[in-house]
Amino acid sequence: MSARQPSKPRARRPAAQARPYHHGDLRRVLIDAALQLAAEGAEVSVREAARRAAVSPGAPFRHFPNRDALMAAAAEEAQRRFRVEIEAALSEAPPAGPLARFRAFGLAYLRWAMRNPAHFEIISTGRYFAHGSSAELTRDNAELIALTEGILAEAAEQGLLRSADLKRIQIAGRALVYGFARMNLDGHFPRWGVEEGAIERMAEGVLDLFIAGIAKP
Amino acid sequence: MSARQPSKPRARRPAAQARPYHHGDLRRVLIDAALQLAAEGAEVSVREAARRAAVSPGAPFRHFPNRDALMAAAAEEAQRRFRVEIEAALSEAPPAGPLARFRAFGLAYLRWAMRNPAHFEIISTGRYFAHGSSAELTRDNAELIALTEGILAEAAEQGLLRSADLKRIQIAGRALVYGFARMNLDGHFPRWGVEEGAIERMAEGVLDLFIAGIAKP
DNA sequence: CCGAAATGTAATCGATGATTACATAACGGA
DNA sequence: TCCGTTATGTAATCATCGATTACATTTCGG
Repeated sequence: MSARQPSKPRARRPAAQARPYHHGDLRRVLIDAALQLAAEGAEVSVREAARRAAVSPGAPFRHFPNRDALMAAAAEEAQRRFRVEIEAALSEAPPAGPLARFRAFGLAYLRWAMRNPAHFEIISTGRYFAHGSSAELTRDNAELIALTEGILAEAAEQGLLRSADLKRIQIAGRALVYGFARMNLDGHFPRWGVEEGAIERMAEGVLDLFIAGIAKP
Repeated sequence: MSARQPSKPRARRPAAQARPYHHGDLRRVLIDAALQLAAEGAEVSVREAARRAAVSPGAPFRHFPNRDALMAAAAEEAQRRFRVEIEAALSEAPPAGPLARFRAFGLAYLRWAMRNPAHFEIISTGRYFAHGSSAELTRDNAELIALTEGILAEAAEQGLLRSADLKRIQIAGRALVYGFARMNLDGHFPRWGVEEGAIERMAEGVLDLFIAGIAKP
């Protein structure tokens, strides 16, 4: 069984063949498989992704030079979905001032992070592929950061903040939101009651506390 | 070469043998090797740890049932060092009120996390061994959390806090400190200038901002 | 219509976690 | 002191994984 009959002159494109030799869009399917594996909490291996795409173990390397590249591509896709959701939430929210916008941003951020923990992990950790492996990811991330920091800068310009040290407030805001997301991700919330949604309500509370802490009385 | 000469009656204990057949304290050496590998940013593999201990690839499995157990033991050791340093910092600090103690705690925490990033990662992430793999680690961690939350509870009892929602403040405090540590760990601080110590000073600033935000005016 | 480029397959390699059978040292009771 | 039980390390082996190479098949443009 070293090869299927080498000289079988079958009709080209045999109409409804089980699976054509060429896959169609293997690259995309591999990325989706990688994201799905991550979401299931499983190890993401190139072979397993290939297995899910019903393709040989070497096939993925036609589309990605190595495992890192596959992970980076998966991270880019996850990041894209992340951004879409956050920007949607921001555009839906009424422009009720910078601090309200910061709250809306933080809430959308945390909600997505808590509902897609494995994807958030891939995006934020930079431990799944070589650093700087994806310029797109780096750029997207920078834009998200600029977005938050811009919101807080706006608040400062409008004289809404108590402290004059804007940089410090920006870092603290990012650390608070990121830290909350990571605490959830890293299992620091002990199954907070059976009640689902308790964590999201706590996220709101923490955001409100932060805003009350930095806002001018 | 199926076996070495089976019946070589060599002298018992050949005086000043290069390395005795038994290692002495292989378990400890393996844990140290694992921590050192992590600190070097390398993958921690059982084989590499064995290699550093100059021992066969199967030897570690006499001391740890599997890789997870080795990682868990390494995490316990790292956590022990972490606690020692934090408790030292707290006992050295004058008991100048709960908020000052919170500051001292947060600073010691962040300093250690920033100077031992790989070890902090192993401790905090729970992604390097099966969850609940180490009861000691879980207990130690719970005690550290209780320590911080106790400090803030004390502040609340003494009427030092602006908000009455203690739980919210405790979570926010933990999220802020943890988030700052993780941001550093996950490469969210773009090599903040050449100047070393800039991050630690920013850590102080963020802690002060938080305390100012929750303290009664 | 045909040849070059793209894409998938098969075979193979080195490293790793893990298990098993075996060898050797250490320890403790008779 | 001797001997056997136990602890500990070695050697050999396996399955899985990332990666590379040679080869097969399909697709597409001139």
